[in-house]
Formats: sequence, C-alpha cells, structure tokens
Amino acid sequence: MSIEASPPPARRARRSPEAARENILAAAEALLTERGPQALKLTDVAAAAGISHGTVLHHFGSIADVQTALMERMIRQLVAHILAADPPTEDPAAKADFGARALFDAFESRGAARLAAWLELTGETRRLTMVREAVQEIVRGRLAHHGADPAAAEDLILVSVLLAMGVGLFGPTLADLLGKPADAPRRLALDLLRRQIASLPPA
Amino acid sequence: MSIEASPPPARRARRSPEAARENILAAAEALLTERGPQALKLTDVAAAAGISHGTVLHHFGSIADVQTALMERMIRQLVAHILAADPPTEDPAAKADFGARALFDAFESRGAARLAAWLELTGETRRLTMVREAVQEIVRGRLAHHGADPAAAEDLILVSVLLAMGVGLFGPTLADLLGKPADAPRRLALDLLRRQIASLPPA
DNA sequence: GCTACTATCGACAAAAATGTCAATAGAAGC
DNA sequence: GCTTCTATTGACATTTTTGTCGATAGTAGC
Repeated sequence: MSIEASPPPARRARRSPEAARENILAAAEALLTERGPQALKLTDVAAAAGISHGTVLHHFGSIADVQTALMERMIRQLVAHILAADPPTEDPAAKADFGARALFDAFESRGAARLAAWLELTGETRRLTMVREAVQEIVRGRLAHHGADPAAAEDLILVSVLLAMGVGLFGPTLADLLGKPADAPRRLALDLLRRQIASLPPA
Repeated sequence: MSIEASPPPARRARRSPEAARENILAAAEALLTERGPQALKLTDVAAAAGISHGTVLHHFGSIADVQTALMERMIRQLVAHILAADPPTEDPAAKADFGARALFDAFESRGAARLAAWLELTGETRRLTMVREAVQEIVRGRLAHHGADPAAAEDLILVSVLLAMGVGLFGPTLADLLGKPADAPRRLALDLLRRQIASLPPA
C-alpha cells in the first residue's frame, strides 16, 4: 500500500457553458473590486473561481477576453441598476432627488465606481456607448416633458454623475483622510445637488 | 571587411544617480498618464527612458520600487502644486473660489487624477498621509481665522476635492458621452461650488 | 595620462503569466 | 447499459516579465 492515503477523488463539477462563464465572471468581478484590475490574472481568476486556468481559456479564449466580458457585464448591470430606479412621485424636484440618490446607490454599491476608473485608466471608454443611450433615455423620457429646461436638466445630470462617481470611488478614502464620518461625502454631495435642484427654473 | 558597416558606436550617456532616477520617473509618469498603470512594466519604462532595463534595476532595485517612488513623487508634486496657489485677495468668498480653481487645475493637469485613481484601485491610499497634513494646513491656516464656520469650510473642501477629482478623471469622457463641450464638466462643477460658497454663513 | 568609481549595457537566468493539447469524466440521449 | 458530446483537467510549451551578473565605458580626482 502507498504511504499516503489517496484522497477521495473529488467529484469534478460540470457546469453548463453559461453557468461556467457566469461563475468565472463573478469571481473576476470580486477580484476586481477587492484587489484592483492588476489582480485579473489568468491563474488568479481561475483560482478564485475554483477551476483550472485551462477551463477559463476554454470558455473565453484569452484572459483579455475575460476582462472585456467583465467590463461589458458590469456596464450592463450598472445601466440596468440605474434604469430600474422608478421614482414613486410626480413632483419634478422630488423625482430629481430620487434619481440622484439612485445614481449614488449605483456607484457606491458593488464595484461600479472602480469599473469606471478601470475603463478610464485603460482607455476602454468606447465601451460606454450603451451608457450614453441610457442617459439619453433618462433625459428625454423622464425629464424633458416635465417642463424643466432640458439643457439645465442635462447639466444637472452631468454634475450628478460626476459627484456620484467621485463619491463612489474616492468617498471612503477622502472621508478617512479628513477625519469625517464615512457617510459624509455622500451626504454633502447630495445636499449640494438638492440645493441645485431646488434652484432649477420651474416648469 | 564585414558586409555591414558597423554603426558609429553611440556614445553612452552617463547621468548622475539623481538625474538617472529623475529620467526614469519622468518616463514612468508619462507612461502612467498616457497608457495607464498596467503599462508600467520594467521593459516599457526602460524603453521610454531610453536606457536598458538593467539600469532601471540598478537605480531602483525592482519595478515595484519604481512604482512606489513614482507614487510618492507625484503625490509630492500634487501637494506642492496645491499649496503653491496663493490667493491674491482677502475676500473670503473670492479666496474660496480661487482655491477651488487651483484645486481643479491641480487635478486636471498632468496625471494627478489618474494618480488618485491608481492609488485607490491598488489600495495604496496609505501613502496619502502627507496629503492629510496639507489639507489640515489649508483648513487651519487659511480658512479658520476668516470667521467662517470651520466645519462648513471643511465640508466645502471635501466636496470640492471630490468634484475636482471627478472632473479630472471622468470629465473628458463624460462630456463626450453627453455631447457636451469638453470644458462643460469643469465649468458646471465650479458653478456649483460658487453657489455653495456664496451661501456660506458670512463671518 | 592614470586610477578609482560606478552608471550603463548585454547576455543570461529565473520566474510569472499565458496558452496548447491530449486525456478524463460528467451528463444527456438512446 | 452504451454512445456521444464536451466541460474539465493537468502536463507541457511559449511568451512575457523580472531579475542577476560580469564586462564596458564615462567621469572625476589625482
């Protein structure tokens, strides 16, 4: 008999192609948000997903393809998350405030802000075309016919997105750096936006 | 005689250790801002600096040390850039406005915003201690004794930094995405801050 | 000029990351 | 059960990236 007892041969999981890809992308997303883009190595992703790196290549072809698939998946999730927000009121100012909060939620949860920074740093911003369409839908479909000046509404959205991404990406670090409570960035940014919303020319 | 004429042996440059390190870090900084953190490979940095990669290792020991040296250098430059801004007026509101513009300049020029994103994504935010001290100096030395509420001033600084970093990092892409002129993010963000400054409780 | 020092280079080596492939093993259909 | 299909694996190969080392070549001091 051999000195080492042979371990019970672990049953090998066999997923559907879709489930396999999903498993890999979920692991990659966790790696991205927890350890940054440079952690998206083939071996690391495979280990995080609990499979061999050959399997990753079987499903995606290359690690670069894993990364682009992850970008597109996260962008889709982000857009869906933002579009899903449905304001429960008709008052324009309240709707704008609700939209701003939804925007901040979207960029503070998960790794959305890190995704944006990742795209920016790697110059992959061309993948954001679908975001453009989503924003246009919001501007045209939800704001324009409320009587507010469309240009002013667009400007408001622009600074709102800027602030939401800034808070999502830098908020925690900045709060810590200034000795402020962790929720201060979000609160202050939303206060600022509320004031701006209130000053919008009414319908 | 040989078929190929031997090229004139290019005279080999010999820099002082300080100049050599400076040359390497400048090349690395250009790489970072133009092609992102993942471009900071040993060979790429050496090529950008016009030297062999062995020389880079001679001066820094490892590519990781090049990166940390670059982080610290850029942080120092950023802090110096911000602290150097000297408002030419005594009016508190005008001073605040001037400070905001200086902040935006700092994060829009060079790769300061990209540096911040790089630090955030890699979890190297502990290197920002000197930034904390610089901010405290500004808050205590320049704002506090002007009669404005110190807490309000700090909050104002917080959102200003958030906006400045957001504009510096995402401004161009976001403007393009929304079909706005390239200077729209900066202009809108500064407008927003001006309004907030004006509403500060006077001395 | 000569020497000492060392920044620089290039060839080599090691390590890390990516990719290839044949064999294996679940699962579904028969 | 048997066959077919293919997701999965592990061993191997290739490429990329990083690091080592001895030799070379500027430069300063003499």
